[in-house]
Amino acid sequence: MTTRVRFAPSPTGYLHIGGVRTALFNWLWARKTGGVFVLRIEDTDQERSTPESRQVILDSMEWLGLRWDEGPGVGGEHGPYTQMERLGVYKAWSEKLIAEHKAYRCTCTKEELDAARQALKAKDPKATFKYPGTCRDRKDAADRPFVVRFRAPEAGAVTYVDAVFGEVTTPNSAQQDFVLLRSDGVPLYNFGAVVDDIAMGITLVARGRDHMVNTPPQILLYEAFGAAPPRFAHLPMMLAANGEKLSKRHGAVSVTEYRDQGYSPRAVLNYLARFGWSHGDQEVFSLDELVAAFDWEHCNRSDGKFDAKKFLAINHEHLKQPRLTGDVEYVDRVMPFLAKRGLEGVDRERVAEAVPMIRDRATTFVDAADRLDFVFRDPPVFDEAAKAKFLGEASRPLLSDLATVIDGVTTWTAQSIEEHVAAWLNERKLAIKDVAQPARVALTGRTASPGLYDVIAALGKARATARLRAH
RNA sequence: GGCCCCAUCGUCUAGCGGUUAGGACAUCGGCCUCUCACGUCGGUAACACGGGUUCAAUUCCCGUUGGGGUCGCCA
Repeated sequence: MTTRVRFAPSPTGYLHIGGVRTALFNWLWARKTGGVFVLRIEDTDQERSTPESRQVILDSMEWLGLRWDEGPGVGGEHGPYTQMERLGVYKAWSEKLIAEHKAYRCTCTKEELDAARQALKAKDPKATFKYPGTCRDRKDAADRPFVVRFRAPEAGAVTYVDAVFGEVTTPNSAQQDFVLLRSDGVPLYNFGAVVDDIAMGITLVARGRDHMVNTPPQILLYEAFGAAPPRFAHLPMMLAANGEKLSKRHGAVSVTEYRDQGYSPRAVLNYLARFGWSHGDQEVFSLDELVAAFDWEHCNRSDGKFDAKKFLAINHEHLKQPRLTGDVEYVDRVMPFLAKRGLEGVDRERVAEAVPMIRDRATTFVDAADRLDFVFRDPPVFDEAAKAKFLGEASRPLLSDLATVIDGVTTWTAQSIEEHVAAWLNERKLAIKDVAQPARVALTGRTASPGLYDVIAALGKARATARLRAH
């Protein structure tokens, strides 16, 4: 049987980094097993769902390279893949359950229930309100609005074997007659998810541990439908550094933010994959390596804390290694960030030539654009403090002479430039230390830059000498 | 509180009865060096606690403590 997994976000905001991890683990399992990755939009919360959010999620998935085999845009045999377009399905399935007395219509109003819940909480704030089953055996035809409730068993227990956590048993006494369909016919999470997972032939459900509590009632639904439950795999939670639930107030949490900060999509996936999963001592993975190595056995069970520094370090590693970020891709990704700084229409070839000198240094593509800036901007942006310290009367003759030496270089390579400069230094009894910093500031505007000869080579003879003579 | 889950360096983790408890990030120091990086060498740093089981527990079992999830006509 082919593996069929799904990622089912609700379009109520941006794509959260924790959601990406869920999507990734599902995607990896699909790719690894030659299975199918389904994307399903769970937009049944009409209060919060928006088309914009749906688009952001789709775009984020595209950017990450997590392509779906079935779902919005690509279609598939089990569509539609948006829940609000499947209301007829839920209605039919709920009626089947009602006909079999496995579910029933409940005319209790939200107000009544809320009042009862409030009253209970007033007495004991930690008490659990359970629907008392008022409408369980109501015989009169409901002409009032109703919700459909599941007739939950009161005895027994649900046991399943989680791919990550192992055997989990929950007594049915912890369940209650939960709502399947709202009075407006829109399904609630547990019902919509189970109906769709059955209809779409999902064989494994991987999701965050916060959903673990939904698994027993969902399994009860599978049983009510006479369907075999899929495998379940729950992932430990990714918390903020302080142990709180990871949210916007802890820093960047949406995919688009990381994209805009110049992260490599594969570095994002790499960091996320290694969060809660391991493969011996390996920290850095290409996408192919991830697919090949991924398994549920090495998924961790304990929650973890998001580490922005390690994330950055992984990204840095991906930017350094050509095997992880090819030269062409590197240029493709850094160009937009150069444009964002006003350096539009710079020559691709020149960017490609300059990238090698900053590859080891740049931690993000934003950082790379910053380090490349001086190559394309005339004059470069000057650090005033550096200018005051290194440029002036004292350095003028030296830089002027250096410009002359560089004018004499015939073979325009960093190595040849270095040889000419070295000969001049030797002749003048000077040390490179004496000229490097003034020259660096004149050429790049800063005290920190790639190697001096690489800088000169990247600028070209005319611009390098002009910059040296400008001070 | 009910139900469920978890527990190795600051952080992410390896470990699946016998290890000097390993790696990565972070951090501290050395080397390299025209600056900044990169690279490289090394240091500090962990099995929550208490009982069992066993010749032997970080590893298996129980408990304690501590964390987390969830208790909606949200997902």
